[in-house]
Amino acid sequence: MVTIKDVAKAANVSIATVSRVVNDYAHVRPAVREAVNQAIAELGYRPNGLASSFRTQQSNIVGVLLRQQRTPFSSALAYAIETTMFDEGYRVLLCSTNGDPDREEAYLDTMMEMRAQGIIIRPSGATARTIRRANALRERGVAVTFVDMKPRLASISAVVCDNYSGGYEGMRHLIELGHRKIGVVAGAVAQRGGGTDVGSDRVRGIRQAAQDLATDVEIVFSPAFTETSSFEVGLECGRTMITTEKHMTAIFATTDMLAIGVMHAAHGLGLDLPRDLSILGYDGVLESSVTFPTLSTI
Amino acid sequence: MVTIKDVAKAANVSIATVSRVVNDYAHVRPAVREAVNQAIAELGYRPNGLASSFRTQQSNIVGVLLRQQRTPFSSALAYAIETTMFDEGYRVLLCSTNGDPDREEAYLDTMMEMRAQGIIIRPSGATARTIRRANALRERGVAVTFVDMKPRLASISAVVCDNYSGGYEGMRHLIELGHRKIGVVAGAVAQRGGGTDVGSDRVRGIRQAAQDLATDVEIVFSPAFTETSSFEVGLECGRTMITTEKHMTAIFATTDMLAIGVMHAAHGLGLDLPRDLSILGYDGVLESSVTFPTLSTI
DNA sequence: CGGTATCTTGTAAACGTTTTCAAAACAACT
DNA sequence: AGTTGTTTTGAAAACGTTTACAAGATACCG
Repeated sequence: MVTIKDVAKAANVSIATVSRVVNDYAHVRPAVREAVNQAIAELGYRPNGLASSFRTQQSNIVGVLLRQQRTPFSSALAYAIETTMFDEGYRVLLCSTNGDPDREEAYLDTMMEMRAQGIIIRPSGATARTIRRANALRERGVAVTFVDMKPRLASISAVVCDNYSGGYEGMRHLIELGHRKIGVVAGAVAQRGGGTDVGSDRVRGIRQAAQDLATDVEIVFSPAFTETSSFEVGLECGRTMITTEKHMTAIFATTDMLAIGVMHAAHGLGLDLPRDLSILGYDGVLESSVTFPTLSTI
Repeated sequence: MVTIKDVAKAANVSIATVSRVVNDYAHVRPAVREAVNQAIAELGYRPNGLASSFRTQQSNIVGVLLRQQRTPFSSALAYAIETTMFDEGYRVLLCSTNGDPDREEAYLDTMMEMRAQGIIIRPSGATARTIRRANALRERGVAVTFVDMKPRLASISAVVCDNYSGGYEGMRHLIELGHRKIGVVAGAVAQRGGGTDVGSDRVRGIRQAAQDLATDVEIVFSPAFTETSSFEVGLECGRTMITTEKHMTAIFATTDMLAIGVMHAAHGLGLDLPRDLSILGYDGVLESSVTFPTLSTI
């Protein structure tokens, strides 16, 4: 591998000068700069990033910890983070824990060892352990940000959508369309929680809207199924709701995948969508309308 | 930051000994090992990966270059690579070029600078530039592997599926189900190519099967649309085919996204799936059956 | 107890950069 | 030509590890 020394020798200058040229510092005579650049080109020199990161203590690495990677939302998120960071001069270390706490632990260790300067976490539920760990990192000078969930620890920054308003506006939309009996499919977790997670915020918005916007509106929550995937939960909840509830004209699912499950249930029971039932999803990250009919979504 | 020196001082040994403990080398007295480990725990020492990578010239980084990241196939691929590599002790640097050659260039530069030990590339089409670049890297000692496309350059390794057989078997399936007039939706590129890319291999398999397996089978290729997304291509091709071809009972789309487009077309034209038309996709990476009816796929 | 072989430890050099500091070169003045 | 101020350059130290080498400690043998 050709090093800065080789370049210095070839250009007849000191390594300090080469470094100055490479890093675009001032105080280098144009002629010298030219000579150095030529030597670099001739030798095909590429600075050793490991060495310079080591020396400057600037890894330029940010870690991204996601629980999943295979959902549309996660890949959209990963893509957005990666390209933005790259343009800012940072490299991302993408880590999918797949919900495994040990894996999460191992990934965080790795990030520490690689001296990541920042970490973006979309946590696997409200794991206290993750938050504790994240806080420890923060105290060591690593910039930590949560996405999609705000830990109670006030000093940790988080980027979250206004899920409350999303739920609220979704309901407003349905009510304005004339729906008066509306099913809500939210999955088990979200219904329980009084927490700050995505799902329960949406549900709070939905409840509030139902209360505010029309006196005669009725909302019906689906029972809590605990299937392995959102799709299956949607399928089961949808099925039960459609068969047991009368006069329900719309279903609001708090996730697109849930909504797709509901759609399948409706199709399976012979309903004609959207004539017999309106379905509203949430997230808007599905590949251009893979469903039929196209899914309306918040 | 606490360094190896601090640990050495705290445990009353030399830094060499600490290094031996950290790296699990032999020839350390159990008592000493114990003392060092205790010091490590007390001080919260984490070895500086930048420093050791630098020293050993082992970055333990592999770069992954993908053209997209937001398609189901890409995210499945990225996820598989990432977890496998992590378990083998490597970290992945994920890079989505989004088809932009400049971005690709910049990412490859970055990988070089970080001294990636291996690079996995799913190329953006048959870009000669990418292949040339990859070969240059290979000559510098970086392990380079292509995924999903085999460059003609024999010495570069590649991991590809047997798309020819996939196409062949897909046709066998349809023919065995009794279909005799089968539409093929393959997108513009694949139809032209005599190349080695994924799409044209599938088409070759399809043609061969039609020829081999039944004397009375007829295949109809869709015209070449050049829309922005696979979905739209599928939609347009499906629409044209369904309205112009008589007695066609099945459509084989060489991609799941194409198939979904075809499905929409069919639904839109009032067909009852799968009674009026069978649709077969290819890839099998969609989230658990988001379509209705569930898409059969290779 | 001396000699030898084996195990354990420490010293110091190296990896490729960046950066401080001081010296050298140059320019602009008297 | 001498003085001063500014720009350009190089020598050398530092970053935190790993590792070759040598030396010190211990075990084993007669």
